[in-house]
Amino acid sequence: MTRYNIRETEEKWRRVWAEKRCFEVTEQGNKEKFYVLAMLPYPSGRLHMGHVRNYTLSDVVARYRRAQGYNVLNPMGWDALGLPAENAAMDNKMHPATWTYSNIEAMRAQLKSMGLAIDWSREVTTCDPSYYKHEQKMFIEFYKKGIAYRKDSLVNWDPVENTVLANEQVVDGRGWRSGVPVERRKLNQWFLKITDYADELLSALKSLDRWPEKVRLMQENWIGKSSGLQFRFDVTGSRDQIEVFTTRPDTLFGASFVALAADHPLAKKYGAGKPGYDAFIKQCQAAGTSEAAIEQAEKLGFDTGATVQHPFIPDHMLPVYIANFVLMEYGTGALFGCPAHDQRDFEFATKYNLPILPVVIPEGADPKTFQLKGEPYTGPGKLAHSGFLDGLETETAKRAAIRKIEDMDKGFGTTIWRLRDWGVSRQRYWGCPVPMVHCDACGIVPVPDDQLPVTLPEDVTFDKPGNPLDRHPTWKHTSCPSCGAQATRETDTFDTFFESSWYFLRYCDAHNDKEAFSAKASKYWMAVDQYIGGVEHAVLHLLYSRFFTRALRDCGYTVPDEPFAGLFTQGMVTHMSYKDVDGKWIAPADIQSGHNGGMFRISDNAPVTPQRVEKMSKSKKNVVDPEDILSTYGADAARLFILSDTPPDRDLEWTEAGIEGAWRYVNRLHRLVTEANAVKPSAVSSYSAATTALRRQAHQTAAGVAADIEAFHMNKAVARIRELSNAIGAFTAKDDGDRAALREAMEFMVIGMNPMMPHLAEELWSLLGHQTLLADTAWPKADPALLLADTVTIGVQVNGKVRATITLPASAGQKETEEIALADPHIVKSLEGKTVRKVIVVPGRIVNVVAG
RNA sequence: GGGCGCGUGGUGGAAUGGUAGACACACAGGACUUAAAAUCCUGAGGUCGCAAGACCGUGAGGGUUCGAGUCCCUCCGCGCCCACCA
Repeated sequence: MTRYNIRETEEKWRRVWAEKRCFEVTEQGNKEKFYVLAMLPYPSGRLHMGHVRNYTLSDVVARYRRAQGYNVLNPMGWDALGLPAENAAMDNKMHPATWTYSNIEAMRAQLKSMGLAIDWSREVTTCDPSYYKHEQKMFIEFYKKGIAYRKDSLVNWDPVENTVLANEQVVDGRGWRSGVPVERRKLNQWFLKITDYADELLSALKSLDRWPEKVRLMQENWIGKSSGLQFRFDVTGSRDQIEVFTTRPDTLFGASFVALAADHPLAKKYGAGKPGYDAFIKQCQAAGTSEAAIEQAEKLGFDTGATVQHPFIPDHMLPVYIANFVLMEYGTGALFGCPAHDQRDFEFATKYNLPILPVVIPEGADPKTFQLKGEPYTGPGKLAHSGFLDGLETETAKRAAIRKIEDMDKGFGTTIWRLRDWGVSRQRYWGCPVPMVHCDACGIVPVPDDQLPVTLPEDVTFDKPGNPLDRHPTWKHTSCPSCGAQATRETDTFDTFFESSWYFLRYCDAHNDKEAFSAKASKYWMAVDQYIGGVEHAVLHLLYSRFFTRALRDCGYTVPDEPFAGLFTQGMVTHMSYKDVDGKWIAPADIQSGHNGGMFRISDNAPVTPQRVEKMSKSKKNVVDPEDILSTYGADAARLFILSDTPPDRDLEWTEAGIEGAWRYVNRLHRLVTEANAVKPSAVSSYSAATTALRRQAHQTAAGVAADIEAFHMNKAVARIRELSNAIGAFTAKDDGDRAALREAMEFMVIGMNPMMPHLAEELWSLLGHQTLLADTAWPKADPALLLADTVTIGVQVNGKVRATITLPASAGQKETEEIALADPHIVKSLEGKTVRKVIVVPGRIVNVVAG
């Protein structure tokens, strides 16, 4: 028995593909393009299984589309700027650049061992000045266009990372990386006006019909559009006004209080000095934002004693509270409460004994007698006790109330957004320098084109906290590009999401030194036809990129509105975690199973117990190193296992048994082809029934695998290949016709498995005697006649229960099917003593005999 | 609290409203072997039965239908996202 030498064979074909530059592409106007993109990796040092899954999926798509005749762009690069490099520099006394570039070397080698059909000539590294100089230019263009601006603002300050975080990077009040509670600080920062694009970013989501519904919903919620009324209350006995926003202007007549955020300017004015004020404010600021904290937090208020005038009811005054549930960041930082129709206001009013007046009456209820049943009514209805709004439906009443307020010149109908502008300033070294100069005389001056890029200084130290750029002895000192006077460089660097917001455009024209990318290249390759990555980027990266592309468009770049026409989000890779008797986590690689099924530590045979299947993480030690897998089992087995069982959008549990099973199958396929007696026969005119069945299956497999891959049902595609290989294994060739069919079936199988197991497929293709590369071979065209079965086996039911199966010609019609079904002995027996009332016949599908 | 999704054998999972459990993993039995590994063959949703077969079966309950894992309603459980959002 010949053994398949995985290592040598896989390396051989990778070498051939590289030497022949199989996957390097150029723009070819006469050929339809297909842009496959996997989210670019951060060069942390080693590939993890999530990467392997991601790039396996993108490679399946790339190789498949290539076989379908597309000009496929499948690029790779490195998201190389960011905090881990700087932290590593501090830990290891190593320059971030050294750390980053050596990581890229290591990871590139690992990636290459996966046998990916990537155009490596377009490799992009974002920390290279030849990359970031273009984004510095973009930023200056944004600035001139008013898309980039500077403002003082309260920012989320991460005290561990010593930098600002965007709202999107704060999770449950904690830094997304450091996990420590963020502080509020006022800083002068660079922002991008993503809010100007809120409406477009929201409405265009509808056009993204090849995006997961889930991701579109998440973005919709994140953008958070609310329409309503913004208006001013007059404070009694003062010229102050309190501006509030509401989505329920229809309930204004049910208002019983006004509430201010603790950090609202008027809160201090009306509350300061009153007993209990200081303590109350302190309590508000201490409140957590975690799930548990929100769940338990009581609605608390502080009565300022001030009152406001109701806009519609003369001499009706509402008390002004400071309340812990009002957010300064949302709306106007103040609201009016209508307890009868809002859960939160209801709780507040109950606690402080404020009036609860229902003004929206549900359909069918009598306005005179309607009473709340211990909870607010939030549904639609007709207005009551509401003056000029009485009798109107909720939606009509909203419009009427807005019109009235607008007539009174006290406010206006408006839309507010949850989305905030994107703060892009970071006070760290290993990022792209913001290309701006601060001049005492001229203010903020962009660095002129001919002085770009502004590069990072190399001689920096990380021994002290804070921004190394700021304390560098000379770097920030420069002259003003405008007046020539002494000036200071901006020492902030960009948020690293800046780089990943346009890298897909750079791939289109990676070596262009003059511009970020040419209009021609962008026009040909964009948009990305299939983007693949983790769902964790559903709002951050994917929203920023959609915005960034539009901002570039508005600065005159040739780009489509939407950068990613198709998106697929893959699930996580999980693994069982294990603990020893002392409760310490034990890595799977250090565990062996005992004879009785128990698990033991290899080093000392101490028993270990499985915990749970969870995301691979260093802390739980349940990680499997792809490099070990790739060198032990080969790339094809690893790819096959990842694709074979679990649908790509679900979490994949990595198991030893699974990868070994995949490895055995790779070997079996090799044996199947090398041991088969398949020679290229002379002309064949007719086939036996068994042989036709094999041919039929081969053609159906070619068509079915294609359909499955296009639908991202990779597990089903693999199952089809296995079915065909099982059929080939069971087939005995008796004559030349059989051998011809067998060979055809094997070729179809090899082409079909190529996207999943490219090395083995290429080897088998060569073993079948081909001089040309499988990588350059077209997907087989299935014979339509063979796709249709000549016979079908269908179930015959009696009263909905299957009592028999019958096999009949596929062409059998209604009448013939019914006759065969009713003649079946099982059916005859089942119908004994019964009267047939009705026979449902769906030819080729089912027969159901209704009898009683 | 709001939104979305998912519940199918021991396990991963298949199934345009039409034979539930494809294809695998794990398991059991057998062949080969001195033995093991590898490989090959066979079996298998559950209950009863030597078998033929019968009955039950897709989280629970109801409904629509000739026919429901699939559609509708109620409930339970799990997962993800958002969240004192006015």
